[in-house]
Amino acid sequence: MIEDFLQLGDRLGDRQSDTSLTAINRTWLARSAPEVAPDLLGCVLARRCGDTIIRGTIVETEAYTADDPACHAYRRETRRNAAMFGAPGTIYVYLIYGVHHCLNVVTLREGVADAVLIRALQLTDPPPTQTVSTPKALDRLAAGPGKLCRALDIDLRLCGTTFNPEGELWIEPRSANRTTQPHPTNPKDLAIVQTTRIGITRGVERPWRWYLRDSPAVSRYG
DNA sequence: TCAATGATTAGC
DNA sequence: CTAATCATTGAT
Repeated sequence: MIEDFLQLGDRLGDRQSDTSLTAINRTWLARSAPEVAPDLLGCVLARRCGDTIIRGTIVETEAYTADDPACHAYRRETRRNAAMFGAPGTIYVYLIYGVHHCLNVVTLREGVADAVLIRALQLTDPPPTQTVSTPKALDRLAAGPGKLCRALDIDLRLCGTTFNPEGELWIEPRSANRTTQPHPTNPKDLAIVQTTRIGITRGVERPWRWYLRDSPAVSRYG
C-alpha cells in the first residue's frame, strides 16, 4: 500500500481532478522548498486520530534550504535534524522553546536538508478533543505552527515517518474532490502573498513565507 | 559538563 | 513585553 502511494507518479498538479488520487506524493515534493511552499497553500493536511480524521486547509508556509542560515541543518546533520535529510515526503517535527512542536514537509531529494514549515491551517471542524464556542475561535485554533500541531496531536513520535494516506498524516492536493469541505479553496482564486519569514534571526531577508491573503487562520499578516 | 538559545505562544 | 520550558547546540 505504501509502495502504491509512492508510485502514484507526478500527476498531482494543481488542477488535476482525478478523484482516485488522494494524496500528495514523493514526486510532487521532489522540488526545492521555495517552489513547493506556495504550491502547498490550499492543499489539505489530514490527520488520522482513531476513527476520526481531522482536516485543515494549509494557509501559511515557509521554506528552508540547505544553504539557508535559518535552516536547522545549515551547519551539519545532527540527530535532531536528521529527518530533514530524508526522502521527499518525510515528516520532520521538532520541539521549539521546550513547549511547542512544529511540522515540516521534507522536499527536494534524499541527502539534502530542504523542507517546508507548515505554519497555519484553516480547520474544517474542531478536533474531537477540543471545543470552540465561535467560528472565530475555530479560525484561530491552528493559526500558528505550534498551535496546529497541538490541534492535530502532532509531536516527535511522527518525526522521521512519511506522509501517507494509509498512515497517520498525509496531504491532499487542491484538486481532490472534497465535497465535505466547509472551506473549499478554489485554486483559481488563491490570492497568495509572499513575504519574509517570521521568528528567525539569520537569513531574514529571504522572502520565503507565503500565505493566503484572505484567510482568517493565518498566524500573522505582513 | 555547561550555559545559551530557539522556525512560539499566552498572558499581562 | 516577558515567562514558560527543554532538547539541542557549541563551547569548555
